[in-house]
Amino acid sequence: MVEKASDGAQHELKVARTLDDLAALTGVSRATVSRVINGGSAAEATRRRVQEVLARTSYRPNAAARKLASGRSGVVGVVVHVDPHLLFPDPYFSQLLQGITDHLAEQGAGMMLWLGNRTKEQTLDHVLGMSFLDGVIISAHTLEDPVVDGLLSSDLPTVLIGHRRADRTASYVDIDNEQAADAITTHLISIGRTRVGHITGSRGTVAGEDRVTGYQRAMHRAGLRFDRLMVDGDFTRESGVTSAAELLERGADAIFCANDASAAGALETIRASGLRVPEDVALAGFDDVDFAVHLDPPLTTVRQALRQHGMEAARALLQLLGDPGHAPRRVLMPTELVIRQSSVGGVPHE
Amino acid sequence: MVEKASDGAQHELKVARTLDDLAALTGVSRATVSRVINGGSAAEATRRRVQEVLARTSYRPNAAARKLASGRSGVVGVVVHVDPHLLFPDPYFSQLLQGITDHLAEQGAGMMLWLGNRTKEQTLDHVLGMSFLDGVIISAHTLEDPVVDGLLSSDLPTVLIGHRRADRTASYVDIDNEQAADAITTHLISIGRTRVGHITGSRGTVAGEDRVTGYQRAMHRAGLRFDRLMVDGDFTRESGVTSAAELLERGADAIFCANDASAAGALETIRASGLRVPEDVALAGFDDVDFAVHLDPPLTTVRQALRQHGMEAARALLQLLGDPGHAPRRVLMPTELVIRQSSVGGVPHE
DNA sequence: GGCACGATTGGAAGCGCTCCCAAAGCTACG
DNA sequence: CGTAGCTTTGGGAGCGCTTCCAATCGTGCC
Repeated sequence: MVEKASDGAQHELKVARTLDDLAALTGVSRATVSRVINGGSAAEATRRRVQEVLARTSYRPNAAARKLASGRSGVVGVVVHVDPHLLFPDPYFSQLLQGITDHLAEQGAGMMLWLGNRTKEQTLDHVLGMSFLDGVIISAHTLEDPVVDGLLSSDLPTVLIGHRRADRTASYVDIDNEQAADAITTHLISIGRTRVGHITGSRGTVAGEDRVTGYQRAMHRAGLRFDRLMVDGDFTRESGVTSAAELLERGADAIFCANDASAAGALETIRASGLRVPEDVALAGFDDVDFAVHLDPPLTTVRQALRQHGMEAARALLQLLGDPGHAPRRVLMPTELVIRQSSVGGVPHE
Repeated sequence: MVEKASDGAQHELKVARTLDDLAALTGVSRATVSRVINGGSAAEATRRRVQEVLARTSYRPNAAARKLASGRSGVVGVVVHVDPHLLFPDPYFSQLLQGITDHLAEQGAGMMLWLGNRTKEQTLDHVLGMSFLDGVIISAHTLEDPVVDGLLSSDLPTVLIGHRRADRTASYVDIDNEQAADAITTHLISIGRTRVGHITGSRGTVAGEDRVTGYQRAMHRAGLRFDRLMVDGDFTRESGVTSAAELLERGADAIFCANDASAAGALETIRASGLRVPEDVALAGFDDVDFAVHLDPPLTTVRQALRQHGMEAARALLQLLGDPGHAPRRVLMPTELVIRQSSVGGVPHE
């Protein structure tokens, strides 16, 4: 712990619980001690004396009092409104959360976490009621989200993940889903496929809708029809399994799935019907989660560095807190088209 | 100040930020408003009047001020000092965390989370510095853990998960690892196996060591030798793969693995060497995580209801907070021997 | 009608900290 | 040696809430 009691009362182990204790111990005023602790101006000699006492006293400032007096606490909220039962096994969220926790921990910031244990209204209420928070990061995926609305209309600094909104002055970290979906669809077209199907993500989610738009744009530009080549999915493997069956029936020679999980499902179905990937049906996913490269054949997909997204969101929020008047931080993360054997067969890429 | 004059003004949407705002709006004192909010005594008429204002005013008490004045915040800390990269995919921790978040959310308590992003010393420091907390739950697995020590010697109410210690007056939720390991080993012996091997968990962890002890106790009681039948593992699938190879070489006719993940690894190895489970080698795990029943053959294992552990820990902590003077809460959760085809072949159990 | 006693209520003192502001101390210069 | 212009320091007023305590109000009873 702290120094051993050796010579005199001076070096005894004191417990200083408050600034006043410290003031008494050092002989300066509480205000001065506070200044030393917070890096305010103080004479070098004073500073040293206070710091020496600080060192052998195991004093910890009271965070609640700090927050009350200064408005800052060093704690941010993180809202990932997804049922915990789905959240933990999902590489998307866990990578995001890793990035957030990594950056926050590195910066010494605390974190309060809200998962989808309750309704969105309850969550919102709880978050707003938790006045310890300096700000919040929310991973929002649906187009309409009361938590996002509530947070944005509160005075709590907020950073959105995956919920870019042109019409708002919100800070966010997101990717250009539309462009990326366009790119991967165009890739499938460029290798000679004309009946490129799309298994969508959950309708009503930002990512789901934007990827649909990107897909349609690419098809349209190539002069290809797609009205009978889209099947609604919901980002799950299961939806990939069933939707792929439908697309095969309609003669698809390539399938772009809204994420890797549904692509894995689609792959199963294609295999089961005796077709080869990519010879008969080329396949592509989205996200490039861990398992994408381990599929057989490895999956062509769009890489978004999810851990980076999380870190970037945390960074954006901390910057926002450091400089409140500042304009919203809007970060558009790059994506990368990762071409593997599920679309270009022979050539071992990557 | 006294009541509002006109009836019209009465029903305007006011924003009351502080108790004083409310006091002004209702015409009673701040103290009375506080009493109404916190369920103190107040005349029925007063109570109604205040509550009516409360309803149309969207007032939220300031949590920092509350904590400072009363010492209570309704926020507890949860420490799961595991690298996030390992934590999220691991069913053990995610189920535990689910249980904790479920119960806390249900009880309206907030949660701050610390994962293994930093060193244990840093984590401890950070948790103790976070004086918002009313208490903390820590999932501790190693025999020696500075975070546990630090927490227990602080005055922060603490509940341990998986770290039963007879020599301390700590609250905990745990299982009897030794007894359960004994039981499952005895089961393997009872089906006629005499060379029962054990792939241990990480040495130095409470669960790992206690399961070793239980295994040895059972073997010893049956008059069987085990000195060449134990191989150190570390709870991973990989350690199961390699350790099993070694045990097969030494002629094991059954293997008890310290957890299901390493059992899955062991199963692979056994299969790869052309042996049958359970005919040639009976296999058992520990935990009964999701995938245990889906292995081929389904895995004999020890079920511990991990979600329940989490909920129980949360409950214990909240009780402790509600009644501080109370003796430590010590909860020993039941385990259940789940016998499936990996040990008893033909009979389809479960 | 007066009084004792319990139910309500308001005043005020903190909780531990930050930060403004003015007092004090110091330097250097005329 | 006085003073302007620094830097350093302490006093004190909050931040928004809880809670003790005493004042006030009402009630029932003699």
